[in-house]
Amino acid sequence: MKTDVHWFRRDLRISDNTALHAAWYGSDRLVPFFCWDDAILKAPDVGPARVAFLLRSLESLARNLESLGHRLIVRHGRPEEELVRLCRETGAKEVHTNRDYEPYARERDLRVHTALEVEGVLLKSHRDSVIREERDLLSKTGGVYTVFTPYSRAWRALPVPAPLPRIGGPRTALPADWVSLPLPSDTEALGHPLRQELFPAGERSARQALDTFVEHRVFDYETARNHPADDTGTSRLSAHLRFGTVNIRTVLERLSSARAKATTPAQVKGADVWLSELVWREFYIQILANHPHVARGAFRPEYDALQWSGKDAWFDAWVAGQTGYPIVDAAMRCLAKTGWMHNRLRMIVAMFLTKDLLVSWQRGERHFMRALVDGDLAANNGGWQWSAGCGTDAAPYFRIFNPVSQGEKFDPEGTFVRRWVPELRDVPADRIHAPWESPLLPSRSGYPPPIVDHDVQRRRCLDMFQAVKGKPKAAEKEEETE
DNA sequence: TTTTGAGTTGTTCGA
DNA sequence: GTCGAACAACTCAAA
Repeated sequence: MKTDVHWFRRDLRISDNTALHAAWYGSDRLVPFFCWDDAILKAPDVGPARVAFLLRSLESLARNLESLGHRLIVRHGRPEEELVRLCRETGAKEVHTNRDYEPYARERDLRVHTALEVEGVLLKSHRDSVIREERDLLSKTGGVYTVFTPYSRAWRALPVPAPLPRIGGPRTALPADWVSLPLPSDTEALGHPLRQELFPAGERSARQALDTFVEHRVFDYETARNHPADDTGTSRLSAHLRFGTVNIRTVLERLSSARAKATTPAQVKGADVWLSELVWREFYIQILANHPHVARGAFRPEYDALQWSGKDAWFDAWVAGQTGYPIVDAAMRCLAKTGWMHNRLRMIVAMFLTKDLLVSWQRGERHFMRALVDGDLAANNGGWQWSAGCGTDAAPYFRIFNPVSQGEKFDPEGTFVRRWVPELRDVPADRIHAPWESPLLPSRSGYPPPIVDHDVQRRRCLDMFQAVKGKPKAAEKEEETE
């Protein structure tokens, strides 16, 4: 009897799962395995929203496996040690897993591969979480793409594989006495009992979010996606794609059948714009895989020399949603409360932190990773570097969002602001994004005046960038690295 | 090899 | 109020 292990990591689902599929049909007995790596809770960039989402998704995964007559085996410890132990116990000679492209994951998988090899066990990794891996698309000169538009053209020129069929059928059950440890409780993992589910987790929620979006909303995505007050204007699939509670193949198949039903050019456009967002996801995964230094610094190293002069108190006010700029504060309070933020708002608050408050994009990046339920190194880092103007294909440094006009443009009625900044409840729409100009705002409302002046800070920001441009950096750089 | 065209998401200024 | 230009040149991708 051949026994295979499937090692779950960022693929917490039973449907359309490449490695699980391979293990299921390649063996007589399957051991579904998850390693609760203690590093998860100790990692500085992991926060409660993501831990909660992970726990809920694992519970859902365990239930779904039970419906297939299977049991998720959970162990706690270092993956290279636990997998060796598990393979000895079960007699497994193959471990299947889906590839993860982050620097930490690559290192870990190399350690696991080596440890298993000593035992005579093969670690087989599969492509699953992306359609195109980091060397799949190369420009005519043989290099990897660093500009989105040509990357996107190349991406779209190739076919997209269909989802895998459901797994099923009779299987040899696992012995009941094989140890599976309980997952940490909410109190252990989060330091407090979870009062409410912030973001619906698990495979079924992912499927519901996908269905709702492609059936009802993708057609007006092009405009709806820019309005944060519209709760269903975006897909809300980010955390599901991060943890693999849905596969990108499944998403693209549903998108493609929705697009086929479009009846107006605007509807086709909506579907295409959303596809473009999914291609952006793979673009940044590819950038991180090919240029891992972005995790530590600017994609263009000359921008590591920027002199960020923002005050700590400004950063604290940004985190707390107390900057005096309503659209920024509403967005930051929403993030703190729900673990999620609308994409348009991510750009606005990122621009504001870097270019108005003159605080390093890396501090914002770290805060987002801790706060976001969908915090993903590749996408988050790419987004922050884009906003700061130091990344691939970045916004020109002089493109600085005006927090007032952005608010007026994308939250014209102030609906979103009022939802999260109740102090401004009674300010009329035409003043809500610049309430300091409103005679109607009583000073005792408690809402702070702006902590900085946008026009002043904008000029300081341009000066800051001016200072690093055109200067020879070689001498400075050598000093820094020593 | 050289040349050419283009580049997510904007804002401000002055006519 | 509306419109076009400037912002600042630089790098990438493709022919």
